[in-house]
Amino acid sequence: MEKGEKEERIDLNAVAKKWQKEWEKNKVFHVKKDSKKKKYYVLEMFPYPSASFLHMGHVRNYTIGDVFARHKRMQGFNVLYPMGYDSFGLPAENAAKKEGIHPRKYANDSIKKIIEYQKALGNSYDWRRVISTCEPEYYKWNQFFFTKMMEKGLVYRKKAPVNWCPNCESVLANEEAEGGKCWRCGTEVVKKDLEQWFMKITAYSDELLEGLKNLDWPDKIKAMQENWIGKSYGVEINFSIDSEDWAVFTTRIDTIFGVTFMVISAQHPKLLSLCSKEQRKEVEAFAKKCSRVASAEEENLLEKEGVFTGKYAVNPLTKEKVPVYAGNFVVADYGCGMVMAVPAHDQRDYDFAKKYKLEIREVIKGGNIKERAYVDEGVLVNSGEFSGMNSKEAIEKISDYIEKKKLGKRTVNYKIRDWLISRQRYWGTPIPVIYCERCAKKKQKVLIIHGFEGKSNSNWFPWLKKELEKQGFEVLVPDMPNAAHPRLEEWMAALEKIANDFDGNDIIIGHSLGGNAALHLAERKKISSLYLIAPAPPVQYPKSRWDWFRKEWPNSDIDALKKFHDAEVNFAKVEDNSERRVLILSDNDPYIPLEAQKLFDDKRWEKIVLHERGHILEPEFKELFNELMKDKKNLGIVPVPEKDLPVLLPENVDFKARENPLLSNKKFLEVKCPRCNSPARRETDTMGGFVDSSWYFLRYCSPDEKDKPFDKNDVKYWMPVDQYIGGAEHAVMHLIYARFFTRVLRDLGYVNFSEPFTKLFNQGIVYKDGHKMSKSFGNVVFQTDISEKYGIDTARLFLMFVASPDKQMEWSDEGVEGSYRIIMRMAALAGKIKEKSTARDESRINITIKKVTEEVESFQYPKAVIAIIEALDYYARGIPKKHYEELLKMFSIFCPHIAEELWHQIGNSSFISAERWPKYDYSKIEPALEELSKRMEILKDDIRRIIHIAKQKDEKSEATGAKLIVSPSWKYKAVFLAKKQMENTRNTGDIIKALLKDNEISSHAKDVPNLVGKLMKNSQLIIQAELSQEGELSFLKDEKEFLEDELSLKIALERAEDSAEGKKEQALPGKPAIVIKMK
RNA sequence: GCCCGGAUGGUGAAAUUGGUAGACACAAGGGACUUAAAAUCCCUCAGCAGUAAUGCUAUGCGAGUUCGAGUCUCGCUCCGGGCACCA
Repeated sequence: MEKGEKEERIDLNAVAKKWQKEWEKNKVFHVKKDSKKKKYYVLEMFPYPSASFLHMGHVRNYTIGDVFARHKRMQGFNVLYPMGYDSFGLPAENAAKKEGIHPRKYANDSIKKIIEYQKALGNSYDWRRVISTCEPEYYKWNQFFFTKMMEKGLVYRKKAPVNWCPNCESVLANEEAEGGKCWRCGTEVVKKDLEQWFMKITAYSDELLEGLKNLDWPDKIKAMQENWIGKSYGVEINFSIDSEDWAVFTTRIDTIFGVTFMVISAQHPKLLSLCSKEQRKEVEAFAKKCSRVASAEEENLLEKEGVFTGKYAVNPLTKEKVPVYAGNFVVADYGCGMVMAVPAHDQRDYDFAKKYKLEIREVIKGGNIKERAYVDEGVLVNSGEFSGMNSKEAIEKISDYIEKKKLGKRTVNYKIRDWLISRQRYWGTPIPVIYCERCAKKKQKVLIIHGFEGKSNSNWFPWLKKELEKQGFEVLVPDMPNAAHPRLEEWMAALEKIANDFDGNDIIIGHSLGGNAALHLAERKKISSLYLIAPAPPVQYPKSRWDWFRKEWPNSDIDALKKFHDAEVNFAKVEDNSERRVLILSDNDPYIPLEAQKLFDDKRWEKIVLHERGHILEPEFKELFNELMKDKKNLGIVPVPEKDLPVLLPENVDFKARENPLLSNKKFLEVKCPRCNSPARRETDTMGGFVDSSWYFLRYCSPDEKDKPFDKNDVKYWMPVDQYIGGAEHAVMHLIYARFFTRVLRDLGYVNFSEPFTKLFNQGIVYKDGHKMSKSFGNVVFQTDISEKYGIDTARLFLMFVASPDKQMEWSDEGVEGSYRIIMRMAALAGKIKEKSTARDESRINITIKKVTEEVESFQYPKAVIAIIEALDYYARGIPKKHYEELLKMFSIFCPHIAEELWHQIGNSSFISAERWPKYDYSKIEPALEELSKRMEILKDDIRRIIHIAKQKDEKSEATGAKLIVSPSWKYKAVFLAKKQMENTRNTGDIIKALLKDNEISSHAKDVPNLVGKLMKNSQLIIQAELSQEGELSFLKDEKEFLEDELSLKIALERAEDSAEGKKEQALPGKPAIVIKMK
């Protein structure tokens, strides 16, 4: 058997190995930046290399991406498709503990194995770009970004109640404590009060929320992020307790007349200062009891409880006094940590009120408050002047009233908390910080330089000095020499002396001409922040302006001022020396025009324009004070200077200890303070793995960069990721962190976009025996199990074909056979190449290209494969070479190895993987031919059925021939017209009338009602495309031979008009009448 | 409790704007080829009744809108995912 021989010759495994080698040798998938080509960045979430094998779940994930990448590459895009490893993290460390293997060895061995398996998948990665996050070349930049963020105040250390996983012996981020359990090991999480490092993701809450709107992401993920950010609009309103204002936040200000008590969180920091002497003991005991509640689970099961604080609060609208309770169900760090309780309209308050027998007062109509709280909106009652309004209106009106009376203000609150990044583990990026006790005692210095003819005790200087000293700063406000006849050298000499011991933590403020002096000082000194308040810009003024100054100040030494002022400033140097630069101007300053700000680079200077503050000479200057508070630092926390990065993770540590292994390495621990050189201690916390994965997609753009995290131009070309592919489990972790990190890098000037991932695709999970395929459940089917038997192409095809990539799928071993058959059919087709192509062939290939292209583009892979299978069916009798090549190209994205093999087998020497994706020609698609092709199946069925019936009458008889009588010409017209009519009406009479208007049809008037009746009853008979008798006849002529062959029957064709058979009346367009000859 | 998805043959699943429900496969059964097996090819395959043509019933349940509903509306049931005392 010819076919059989050929099939046996194809060893899919050998084919796969052969082409993987060839691709590598010929660098088929290497990409580089090419500004002439349009880029496309396809990325799969990089794996955590803990498992040293791949199962079908993995294979599916990677194949989904590879199919897409191959498609885009063949479409002519310059495709970046990289792979890397998220190699820091606990499993490696745990393996070290259990098996005594060093985490580095464990990680690297795993990576090696995974790469081997991944390469066997035949994915089109550019393998030169592999990154691994546990390498110093990578994590150095985590540390670098960390210190940059510290400078910006985006990283901070704080003592807070945090989630602690006793099994991992480390803290977890909020996002990682899933349902009160550790996301990695499932252990019940415990609350602990610890000093930890946070990244200020809350500074971007609103932007992260707004950004979602423009993302082409699954709605589900967007909704999850939205919920996680949890923005709610409401009112913050002050209740007076002992004539002190206590704010509460509410989204239901319309229920304020129903407040019957207040509840303050048992964890509220000011709880004890609130409660009365008599109740203090009880409250204290209650707070203690609440803090003992360790696990999240317990907390959820807990009943609402509270104790009276002994105090009463005054409702600002009703002036009514209500009792204040301490409660266990109020979250301390959301809103104000205290709530106004409206038991009638909030279920939690209701439960509490029932338990402590507090009043439940209905203020919204519509519910039955005897049974339960009515939480929906409705019409207000018992609400003074607001009674009768509906909730929406009342919320607006009451809010207006409150703001007008200054009782509170509209506010927005978020659920999202800052991102806890520190972990008390070894295997992560060391946090580049050193604790110095000596530096901790030092004070941060602030130097204030007054202006022309100024004095140290004028303006806001004394006020600011006092305020800053309260905050622990050391403030210097010198009187400058000869302030009325300033000479730059003289001022600078004095200032240099004063600022002699300034370092990178100190702050310089210059007002007016003092701003110029501040600039000159900042040219020479490294400082933290530089403030210029209404400064004279160092620019050459025209003579007229100086003349004006002379006129304005007839008794002043304008010449000295001019000389001082005109001295040139090296801005680059200033900007280099300072971490932060702030310019504050007033929009009606008589001396300093607003245009002055144009001199300062927008990106490098923060600019604040005040309204009508003149030359800013007032005695108090709150805006400046507030800005300065952002610069407040704990000087005992010393960031490792850039030149000392990376802080290398020491190899030699003791993994046996229960605490962080890093504590066991004294050399790592004991260091000199980089600032004062005295003995200091190194931070032993490391960064959680999500820091690594927050920017890895940028590193792929220039993976070998030594002196920077990445090359800006490379990133500009490749980013953002056009198509990101990964599991939905990272919806509120990785995906939100990466979006945050990208924004931070944008604000630090490293990238010029905000969203890292334009499109996101979530693949479904692979199940087997009703469970997610996983090692722990023991239901894994390994990549090798399938590839050894059928070759990897078969596994790929099956995974892409059997279920939509976004849906979960059930693995079935049997199903694989079917995919293998498809590959074999594609291979067999290579032996059926014919010379000429017919119109029908053309129509078929074009419709196939159209379908496959569209379906692949929208990740409807099964439908794309089906289109290919349909083409295989169609071309079973022979395929023109060009069509075979095009079909093979489309097939190649699913089964690249065998496609490559067949491509060469039919005489090509290029790589099909690098070929161009076929384009379809819409004009060659003939709906009539496609319609008739579809109907051929029905025709065959009909013939078989009629023979079957005939045999029933006489069992010994045999069918010898069939006559197909093609429908009379007029019926084609009639059916088509009827179809058009039916789009508008379903009234049989109207359709018949419309048809009879046609001359040709009306000459068969008596047959028309019957025909229309048939069509109405059986819509299968309606032809979608416009057919003609000639068309159908010639189609059947083409088909005749095959039909005869298939049915073992002689076939004759005739027109109804020429036929003598009575059956001819049954013929319809696309459905010839059938007459069978029996013997 | 709240927010998202789902529910279609023995199985995985398809069904543009409402217009032939079950495409394409898997499994099962029958047949051809073969000494035999494998492979391949062909046929049958939602259910019920019937030799058949055909008829009736069918897209979780119950209503509704429509000439026409898997698709739209309302009310339920069950399953999956997420959040969880966020005022």
